[in-house]
Amino acid sequence: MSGMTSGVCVESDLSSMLQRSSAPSHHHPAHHGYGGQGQVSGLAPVLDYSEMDRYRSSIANFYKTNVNMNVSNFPQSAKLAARLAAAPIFPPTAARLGAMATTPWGCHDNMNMSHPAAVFWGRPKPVGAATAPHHHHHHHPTATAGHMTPSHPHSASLQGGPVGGASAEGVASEKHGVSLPIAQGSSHHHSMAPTNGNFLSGYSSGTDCGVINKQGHTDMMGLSEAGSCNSSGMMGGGFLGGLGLPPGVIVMAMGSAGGGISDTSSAFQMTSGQRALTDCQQHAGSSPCPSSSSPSLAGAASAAVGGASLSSSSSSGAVAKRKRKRCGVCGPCRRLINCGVCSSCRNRKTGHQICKFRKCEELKKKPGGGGGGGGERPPSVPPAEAFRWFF
DNA sequence: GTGAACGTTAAG
DNA sequence: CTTAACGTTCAC
Repeated sequence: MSGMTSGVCVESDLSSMLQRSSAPSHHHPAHHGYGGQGQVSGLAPVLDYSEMDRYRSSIANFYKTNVNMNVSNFPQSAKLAARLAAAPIFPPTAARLGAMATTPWGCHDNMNMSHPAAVFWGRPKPVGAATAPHHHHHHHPTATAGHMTPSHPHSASLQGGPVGGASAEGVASEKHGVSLPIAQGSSHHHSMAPTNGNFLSGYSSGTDCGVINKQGHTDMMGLSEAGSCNSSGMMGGGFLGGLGLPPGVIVMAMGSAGGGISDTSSAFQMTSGQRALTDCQQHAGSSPCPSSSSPSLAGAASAAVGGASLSSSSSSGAVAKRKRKRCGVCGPCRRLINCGVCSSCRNRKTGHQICKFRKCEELKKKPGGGGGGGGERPPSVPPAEAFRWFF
């Protein structure tokens, strides 16, 4: 496996490309090349297709031999994946969303461990994105992983195959008649687009950009921090770097001038299991959010700003003991998957604590102090940026 | 001061 | 009832 990962987890030059591709895309990316609005031609000089073939075969082999570990070793991944398939995602951003998948362990050999963590992909809005016509023009002959539609049979296997964690997604997605956005863009160029986080790197890329936490793991999921580790801004480094895509794999944000964080964060707008409210706060702009009382930006903003709890539950400090909730907008909150390796994850049964990397920044503070009564926005999230997530 | 364990709350 | 996770306590 390590050999495999070493081969797969190669830091590509995509970040720079993606940086450019993140430019406003507006529409019909297929026509412009998913690489980013006319980037197709630009890819040639950057990507060595012979090399890509090499990786492709390697990856194919990888999937043959490893996909089945997705479910068995990543129970939560299947769970999350299933949930993701059924869960709403920001419509606007989802539609624009290219692909993203990650794991906290990335290329590390700990892939063989029994991590409860997850691998998942964002998916496009069932109605909007799935039906969007612009995705279905001239697909690349090779698999179009981004489309889990019947018309793209290869997608399933490429995303993890009929077995494994991805299968859950595949099944779910098919069941729901939606397509996963995995590398929607990249799929147009490369068959290995399926960005199965299991082999997508974290560690290797982390050397380039990932934030190494004190446990020595690459903080691939630190969305808010992504920008900081990214030489090319937005998702190029923090996100893609974290993904550590094999060369030739193009993960792109399908346009959006909002770019980077808004897209990426949206893609990860899935959190722990069944916390609908919390999730909805994060999804705030997402229409399908069940029982969401904050369908609009205002609601979302208030949830985020108000800390979604204290102030609303009681007018005064009478109920000071009320449990605080995650802000839903800070980096950790926006993180979707448990790292599976931190103490909280490992001791989930006894610890009753959320993954350390997902612990809300706001909740880390003392309830009384610093934050100004919970009415403040998490420091990790600039107000303006928090807003952008909803567009 | 930090982290683990436990009690408790909240939501599905 | 089950699961997730916040708050508190306690050991180090």
